[in-house]
Amino acid sequence: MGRAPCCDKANVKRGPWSPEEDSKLKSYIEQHGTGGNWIALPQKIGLKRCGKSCRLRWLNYLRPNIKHGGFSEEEDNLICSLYISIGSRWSIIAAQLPGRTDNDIKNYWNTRLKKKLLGKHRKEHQAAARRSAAGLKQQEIIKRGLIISSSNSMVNPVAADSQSPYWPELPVLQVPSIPNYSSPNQEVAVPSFNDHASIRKLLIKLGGRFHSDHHDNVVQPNIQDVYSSNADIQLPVDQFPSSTHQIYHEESAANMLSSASPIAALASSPDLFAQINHFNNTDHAGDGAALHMFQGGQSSNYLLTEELKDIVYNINPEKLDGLEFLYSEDIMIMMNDSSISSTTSTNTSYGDRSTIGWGGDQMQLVYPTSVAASGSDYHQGMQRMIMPQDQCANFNGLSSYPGAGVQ
DNA sequence: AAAGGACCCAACCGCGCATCG
DNA sequence: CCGATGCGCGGTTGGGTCCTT
Repeated sequence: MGRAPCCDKANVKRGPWSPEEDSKLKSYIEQHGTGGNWIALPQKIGLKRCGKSCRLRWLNYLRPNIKHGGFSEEEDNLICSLYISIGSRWSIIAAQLPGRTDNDIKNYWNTRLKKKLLGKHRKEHQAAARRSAAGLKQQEIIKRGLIISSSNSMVNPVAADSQSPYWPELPVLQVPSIPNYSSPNQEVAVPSFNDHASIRKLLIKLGGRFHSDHHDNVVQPNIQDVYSSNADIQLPVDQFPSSTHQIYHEESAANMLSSASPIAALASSPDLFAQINHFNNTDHAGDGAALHMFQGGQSSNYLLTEELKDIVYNINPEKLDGLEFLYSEDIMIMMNDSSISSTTSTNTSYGDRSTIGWGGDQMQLVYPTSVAASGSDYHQGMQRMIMPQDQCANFNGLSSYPGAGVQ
């Protein structure tokens, strides 16, 4: 049985908005605001429209300072970079592009940008193969973020990169930057998509494959596998859990602590852990630590570093700013100032990623199960895993984390 | 000039989550 | 603790416009 419709579909107008309707909606909202209730709004102003339709019309078209069309190269680059980093979280991407709506960006991506990138990829692949065969000089490789004129690359594309014969060596582009929300006086670079690995990731996301991957020391999950939406994950072979599905869906602390768990792998990975510590030492997330670590059923240390970037650079700033941490004897739960909504919103924004945090002597994982948390019960549908102190000791750098033990 | 395919984008739809009582 | 309701999001669709043959 489906849910009840949000309005009486028989008695509401659908389809394109007339100038009169636009004018009514616009003038009302400009004078009175939305009143906090979109559903009731159309009745108030005598519009025979569904409340959701009014909301959409306002947000995507009528509200002030909306830009339509004419995406700049900088915007293209930013969209691509963010897409690599966080996928199709259009609202988050839109938040980085003033005047753009999520709908606009989504349409632009689906109708133009994606095709442009894939088209370039195919074209360049074919051209590179031809040039390679003929021993010709490499030229025009990337433009509009992906294809720009290369001044330093005269390399045979196959020889240039042993990881993928498809990709010639890429010149370095200027990376766009966005404000650092935790330190407003600084700017941070958006994860770039102008390097080989990022473009590769992007194209995999778009459905491309790199059949040579098994020749290097990287596991590239087949995109036809169970978690097809997470095809960007790369994981060093020697740290790849034997069964990620089992580990993350049986929700067993024992499994999480097993030697096959990436948690255990993390413990043996000082460099990665140092990165975590670095971010937490630089007040990106307040006096505590919270990292989104897992995505769906697959996780990896490789992904972890990317997830850090997501959290620090790309997350909605309000969500970060509101975070604070509560401690108890054995757990630490990330919360915002007034309710748990920020925490759960953060999880919401990142789909089924999870939260990892530590404080005191222990480490805790909070992660949503397949049943979403509902109501105000944060722990409902969640599983917690408390890592005992001796396990924490395995985490290189944990003991030096300044928040450890501080309540 | 006409037909039909391709493209584009505003709008719709359903779902997950937050809030409230 | 639970159900009802509203909001926001991402995916999809329908139809207008453009392009190609």
